[in-house]
Amino acid sequence: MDIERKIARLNPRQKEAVLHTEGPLLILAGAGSGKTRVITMRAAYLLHRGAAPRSVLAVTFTNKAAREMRERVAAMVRGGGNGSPVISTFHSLCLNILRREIEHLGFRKDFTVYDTGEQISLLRNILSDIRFHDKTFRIESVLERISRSKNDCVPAAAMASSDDDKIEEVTERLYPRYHEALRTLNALDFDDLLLFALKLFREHPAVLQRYRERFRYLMVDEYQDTNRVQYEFVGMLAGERKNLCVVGDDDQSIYGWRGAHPGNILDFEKDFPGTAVIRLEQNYRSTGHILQAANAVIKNNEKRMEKTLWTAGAPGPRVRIFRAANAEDEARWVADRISMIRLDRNLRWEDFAIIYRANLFSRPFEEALRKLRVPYSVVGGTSYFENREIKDLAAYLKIISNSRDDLSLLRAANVPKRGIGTTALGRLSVFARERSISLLEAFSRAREIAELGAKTAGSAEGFAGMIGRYQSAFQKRRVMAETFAALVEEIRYRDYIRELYKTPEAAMRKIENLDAFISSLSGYAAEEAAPTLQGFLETLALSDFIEEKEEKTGSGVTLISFHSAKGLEFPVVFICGVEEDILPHKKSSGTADAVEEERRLFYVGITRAMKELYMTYAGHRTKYGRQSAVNPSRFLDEIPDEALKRLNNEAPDAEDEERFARKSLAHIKAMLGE
DNA sequence: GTTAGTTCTGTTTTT
DNA sequence: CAGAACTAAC
Repeated sequence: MDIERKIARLNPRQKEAVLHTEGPLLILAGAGSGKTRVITMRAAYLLHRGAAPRSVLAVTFTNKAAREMRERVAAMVRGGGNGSPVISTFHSLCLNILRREIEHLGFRKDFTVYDTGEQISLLRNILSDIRFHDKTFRIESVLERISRSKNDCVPAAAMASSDDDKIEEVTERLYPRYHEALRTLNALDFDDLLLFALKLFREHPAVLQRYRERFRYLMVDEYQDTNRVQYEFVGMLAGERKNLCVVGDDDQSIYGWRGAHPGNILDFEKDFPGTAVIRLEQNYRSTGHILQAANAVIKNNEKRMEKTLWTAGAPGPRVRIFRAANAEDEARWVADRISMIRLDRNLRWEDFAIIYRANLFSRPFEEALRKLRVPYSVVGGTSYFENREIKDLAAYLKIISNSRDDLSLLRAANVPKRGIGTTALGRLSVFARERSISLLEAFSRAREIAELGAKTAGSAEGFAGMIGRYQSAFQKRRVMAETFAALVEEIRYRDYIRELYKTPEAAMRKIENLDAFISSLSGYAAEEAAPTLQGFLETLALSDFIEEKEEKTGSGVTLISFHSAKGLEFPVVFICGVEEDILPHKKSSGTADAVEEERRLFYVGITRAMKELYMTYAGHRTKYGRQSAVNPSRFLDEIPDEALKRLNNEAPDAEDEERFARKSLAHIKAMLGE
């Protein structure tokens, strides 16, 4: 086993972190400090020292991080293998626990997990149910508030009344009903996965005890992003033993608005007396000037743990700041620059990233890059599951999997149209409610409903019958994909799509998505030891199927938001739209805390760059169809002069430009010479 | 039950 | 300006 040799090659701080195995440990891992290497090695080392693999638990936030860690640990302990440690996201860990234990909390084991879209339609249904016709608020805000209170671990009744009284008031009325509705639907939302797992631990000490005995070594990655529920959950699991190692960087906490509580990492030492604190400050990613800029910017935050990144490497070129006339000029300059640098530095398109505050800023860059025939891929935006065809078909699978899932039934029932409209659905719902039966059962007894026409009733019964047939068909797990394909065929979904989308291209895209969906089921069935429809729906709900980010950042220049860029690195980075009201965002410049989070966002962007960093801003920008003058971001003033170089159309990078010109001339000559 | 206008509103989004 | 969601008329 060469793990010891690997450990010997670490720097002193890293080594210390790997070798500290018992008791609370806080690893403050600066950007690019080899964090992943340390935690994977630490996991491997625990096994090496004789810990049973199933007693080691590492929790991450993203599937991607979990996957990466699993692979790296597996590679390290290869041959020594009697199983691997449990490496999982918070959500899937809790889901797995709940799958086994949720009956303690009065849910059935076949519960469904609702995504945001389903949450919204559920709230809409409730709203119309109680005839709440006030539309001066956005349903999303209510949802945000609900989610927030779940994440903050505050019971519905005792929510802190704050800024927006209107939303507050509506939320207070809606929350209990929403909660009830989920229960009757035998469904949980994302936040419930964590909340219920915590509830389980709190209310059932015997269950908690079992998990405490099992998981003897805990690691939590990205601890700065944990919210209150996650904090409590981890604390409970750690128990008296307190073999808890948390890894994170308070300077990269950028999810405060989603309930993350950076205080968790700041207070860790207080919460766990006797904590060993290890700072990883040596940076292996970026050149000196980039780090100088990063350090200088983040230093302006009050609430943080002092850290200074340093490198043993070269200072590299200075950070270049370009002032553009407007958004189009900015995009054009960036696109030009990318093509030039690629040639000059002999790089691949994949080595470049354009980072911006909001996804909607991608557009001008896409246009400019297209004009120069530069390949690119945009990360983020509408995700695969938000596509109508996926949601429609998932609704079918969900009602097949959980017959109490009225919400999914409601969606599937009339898509494609089969003559069961809103009125019919309303009557069916009333019938179901009067008899306290599920909506699906009401469908199968539709003929008993006097107000329903014979045709409609027949249609409803036929639908219920079909669902019943597929419920048994999906029991044959090895042929689930075939069954699914047969279902899509039976409901003539492809025809429906072709009619719905006028242009053949759009329809084509949708059909491709649909086919990909079917094959993802066969992929799941092939990979899993004991595949079930429910299991497949879970991988969907937790978006845990392989392609995600790797594919997205797969080819060409990467266009990406600050948030999605966290954890990634690129040789050349362009940070764009560095202006007041964008970064910091207008809505975040109110409080000091919010500005600090914006600054961390900027910091995350800066520290993505390995060799070269550019920042751009515009003098004018079109906002909501209106042209207006804008100011450069206050954060730019925080970068020391000796680390930067300012450019604009009148003052281009003289020496670089000249070299580029010569290079491209040579390039053209070479091409002509061929 | 479907469709074409009309109004409204604008971050970020690991699961 | 552009996309979504809602409304009013087929």
